[in-house]
Amino acid sequence: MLQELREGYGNLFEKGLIDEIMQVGTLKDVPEGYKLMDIGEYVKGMPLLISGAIKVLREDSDGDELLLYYLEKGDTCSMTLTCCMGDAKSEVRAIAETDTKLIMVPVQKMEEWTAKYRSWRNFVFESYHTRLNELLQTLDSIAFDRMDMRLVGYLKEKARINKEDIIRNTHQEIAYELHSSRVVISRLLKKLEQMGKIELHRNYIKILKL
Amino acid sequence: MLQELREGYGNLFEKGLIDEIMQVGTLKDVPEGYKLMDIGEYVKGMPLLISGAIKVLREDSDGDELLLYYLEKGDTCSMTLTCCMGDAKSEVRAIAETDTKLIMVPVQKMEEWTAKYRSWRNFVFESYHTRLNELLQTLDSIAFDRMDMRLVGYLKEKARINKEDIIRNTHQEIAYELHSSRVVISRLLKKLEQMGKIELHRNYIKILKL
DNA sequence: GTAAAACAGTAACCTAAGTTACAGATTGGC
DNA sequence: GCCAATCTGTAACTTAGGTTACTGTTTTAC
Repeated sequence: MLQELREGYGNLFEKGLIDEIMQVGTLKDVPEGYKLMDIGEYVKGMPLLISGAIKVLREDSDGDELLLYYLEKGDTCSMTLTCCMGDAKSEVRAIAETDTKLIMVPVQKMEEWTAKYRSWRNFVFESYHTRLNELLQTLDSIAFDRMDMRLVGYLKEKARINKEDIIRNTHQEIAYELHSSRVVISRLLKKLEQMGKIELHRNYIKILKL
Repeated sequence: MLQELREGYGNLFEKGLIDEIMQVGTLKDVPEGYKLMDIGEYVKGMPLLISGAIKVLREDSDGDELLLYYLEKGDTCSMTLTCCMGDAKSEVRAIAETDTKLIMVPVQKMEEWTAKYRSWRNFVFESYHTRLNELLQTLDSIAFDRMDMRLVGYLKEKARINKEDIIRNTHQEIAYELHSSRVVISRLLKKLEQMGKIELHRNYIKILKL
C-alpha cells in the first residue's frame, strides 16, 4: 500500500499523515461496475483513488439517472467529505467505471486530520473546489447546451476517462446517463457518424475525430 | 457587531473564535440589488450572513443567467470557501436579494481558524454540505422538472426568502433567473392564474395558494 | 439448431418550450 | 399633457427532443 500511497499522494501529504493512513487505511481493488455507494446509504469510509475511475450519478424520484462527474487518481468524494461530519446519507450513487484501486479511510479520522495536518486540509479544500466546479460544469451543460453538444461532451469525457477511443456502451446506456431516450441518442449518434466524427457498431462506438 | 454575531452564531462558535471575528471582521450593510461578487473576480473576504438574503447566479458564455440558490442568515458562501485556499476566481455572481447585513472576514484567517477552532471546522463543513445539496436540488429541477414546476418552485422559494406572498418582479426578470424567455413565463404564469393559484399585476405577483 | 432477448435503425407523431410579431395598457421623463 | 419606454397578453410558427411502433440483425440461452 505504501507504494501506491507514495505514488498518488506522496508529494501532497506530509510524512506523519502518510504513516497514519498506512495504519488505518485499507487498500481495495474494485471491479468495473461495482457499486461503491448508493443513494440513502450511510457513509462508512472515505475513498482515496489510486487508479481507475468512478462515476458519480444522481437519481430522481422516478428512478431517472443523470451522470454528474467522474472521480480519478488523486480524487476523493466530496459528497463523502460532507457526510462524514454530520452522519448524513449519501445523495448520490457511485459506480466503478473501470477496474479501480483505492484506499479506504474510516470517516472518524477526518475531523482529527483536518485539525492536525495542513496538507490534509489543503487536500480536502482542493477536493471540494474541483468537485464544486465540476458540478457547476455539469449544470451548465444541462442548462445551456443542447443534447447534441452534451452527447459529444459525454463521448469525449468517456474516452478520456477510459483512455481509449472506443466507447463500450449501448445507446440505451448512454441515454440513461444523459437522462434522455434511446431513440434520441441513436438519432444523434447517427448524425455524428454521417458527419464522419464517429463509427457506430453493435455495443461499441469508435471515435474518429470529435 | 458583537450582538449580531452572538445572535446569529453565538451557539455555533466558541468564545475565542467570536473574539477573533470581532477583531478582524467588519460589519456591513448592503442594499438590495448590490453586487457582492462577480464571475472572474478574486475573492477578498468571506461573508457571514446576519440578516437578509443573497442570490447566487451562474452565467454561461452567452451571458445567459441561471439562479443557483439563496444564502440566508447563518449561511456563508462555499464558493468563497474553496476560493480562499487557492487564490481562484469566482465562478458565480452574488447579488443581494434584499437589504442584507453581514460580517466580512478576511480570507487569510480561514486556514488558521480551520486548524484552531473545532466549531469553525464544523461550520465550514456543514456549510459545504448544505450548499452542495442545494446545488444538487437545483440540478435536479433543471434536469428532471418541466418549466411549469420549476416556476412554481421559484415563486415559492422567492416568497419564503422575502417573507411575503408578493413577488416583486417582472416576467422578464423571472425568465432571466430561470433561463427561459419572457413569453414562456407569461404563458405559464397566466395558466397559474387561471388555476386560481396566483394573481397577476403589473410589476408584481400575488401568491394565493401554491 | 432454434427460440428468445438484446441491439440498432427509422418513420410518424406529439409536446414543451423557444421565437417573432404585434397590440394595448401603464408608467415615467420632460 | 405628450412622447417614449416598459410591461403584459396573445397568436402563429418553429424546433428539439420525447414517444410509439415496427423493422432487421446479432447475440445468448437452452
